[in-house]
Amino acid sequence: MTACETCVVRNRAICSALDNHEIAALSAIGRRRTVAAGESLIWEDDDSLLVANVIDGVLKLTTSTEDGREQIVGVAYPSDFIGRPFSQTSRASVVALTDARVCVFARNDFDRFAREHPELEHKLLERTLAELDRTRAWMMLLGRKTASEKIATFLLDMSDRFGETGCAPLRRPAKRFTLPFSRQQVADVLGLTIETVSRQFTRLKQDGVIDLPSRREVDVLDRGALAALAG
Amino acid sequence: MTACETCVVRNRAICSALDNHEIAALSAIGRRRTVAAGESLIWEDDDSLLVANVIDGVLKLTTSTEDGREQIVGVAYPSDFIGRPFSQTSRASVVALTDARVCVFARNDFDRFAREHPELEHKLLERTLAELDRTRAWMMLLGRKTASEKIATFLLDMSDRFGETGCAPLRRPAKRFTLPFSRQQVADVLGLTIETVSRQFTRLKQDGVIDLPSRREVDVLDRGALAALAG
DNA sequence: CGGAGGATTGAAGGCTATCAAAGTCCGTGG
DNA sequence: CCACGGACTTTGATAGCCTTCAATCCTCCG
Repeated sequence: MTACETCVVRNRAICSALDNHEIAALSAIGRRRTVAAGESLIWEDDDSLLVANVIDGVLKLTTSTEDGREQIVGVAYPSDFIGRPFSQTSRASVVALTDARVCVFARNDFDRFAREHPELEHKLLERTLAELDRTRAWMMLLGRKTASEKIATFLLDMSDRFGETGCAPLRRPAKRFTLPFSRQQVADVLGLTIETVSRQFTRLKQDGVIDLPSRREVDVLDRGALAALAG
Repeated sequence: MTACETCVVRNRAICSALDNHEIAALSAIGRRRTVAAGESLIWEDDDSLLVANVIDGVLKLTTSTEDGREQIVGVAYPSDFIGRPFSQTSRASVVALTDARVCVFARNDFDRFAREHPELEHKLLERTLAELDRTRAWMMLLGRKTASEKIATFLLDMSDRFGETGCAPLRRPAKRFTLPFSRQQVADVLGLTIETVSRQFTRLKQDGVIDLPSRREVDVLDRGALAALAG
């Protein structure tokens, strides 16, 4: 019996393209591992050796300049696929934001397996296209939105992300949620400084749009106001 | 005989995954058309009805806010694939920057054909992954670079893009090239205003890093300086 | 030659970054 | 239980980069 049979993301990750026989074969070339919060799984510009499915936890994808400026270019949640298949190098680092569990594969093995299983490649294609859509929407935010618009858009995005309690069509935005990000990481997502993020948060709190029960928790009091601010 | 047999991008576009028999079948569901400079091919948030291969010309992919701010989120050159397969809606507009020729397909037809031809889907996957890499690198630029770093990075990118005279491994950056963008469009690519773009261009010219023979032409005089400025 | 759109240049202001300091939270150890 | 230390966050003051607003200039065509 493989670990896949009881895997919580079995039906949401790209694995859902495979039947039980195929998934046993995939399972044979992968293994589970844990990644502690703060630990790196993939390094920017290094050889692309690993790809993985996220089982549990949240990870950030980042790129950095030589002088240490960082931009978070993506965030991976359970059932997301990470790593760069079909390429010698990865152009983003992957670091766990929380303790995480992932299902890792040697890239070479995965590439070979994927090419032999078109349904898997199709799922991967759909995921990659959707990620590209999200990324492009984020480019608009980074290039053209003000700090307050960025924060509002970010909070709505988080609210939607963590509201996925039921099935997709019944998905409701979360009124209250816990950020997997520190203030600095929020800044790195939005292309701002930590001070600007902090100031925007306190302003929204003062205006009664949100409440901040603790450093990582956000309570959306006035979703309409957020939507209006999001630009 | 199909138009594909003499197509200049036959061996570079995703069509290269198909043999002559298959390409005849693909050709049967597509047709060629021209797009005049400034003309739209796909509208943001509209039904995703079309996908296409670019045969000739340059097109921009853009997203806009309600109040009219625009961000160019991608640029399509000959052999590139445009449009959003496997989705009801497209989240970016596609507008021709120059007169262009494209090979268009009804999205439904293309989707069906792609699912029946795994090699085609594989090519599309590789392209989409590469585009995602480029897009993420651009997020770093939008979020964390200064105006002069943005301009320098942009010019290097253009220089590399238009230096593709020979085969891939022998590709050399172009010393001189013609921009397919107006100053406003450069601004929309970089998340700046037209005035800032203009000022940065003249500064680089004054510093002897580039020359500007005409509005659309750039001559790179000191590539090392550009690279140093690019951050 | 004249007009129109695009580009450049100038002046001023605002938004966000930077620098600096105080405050808060939380785990550790006394 | 409380004191302490360190990391993270908030707040304040200032500076500067880029935008905004405005005017002029260029260049291409009719």
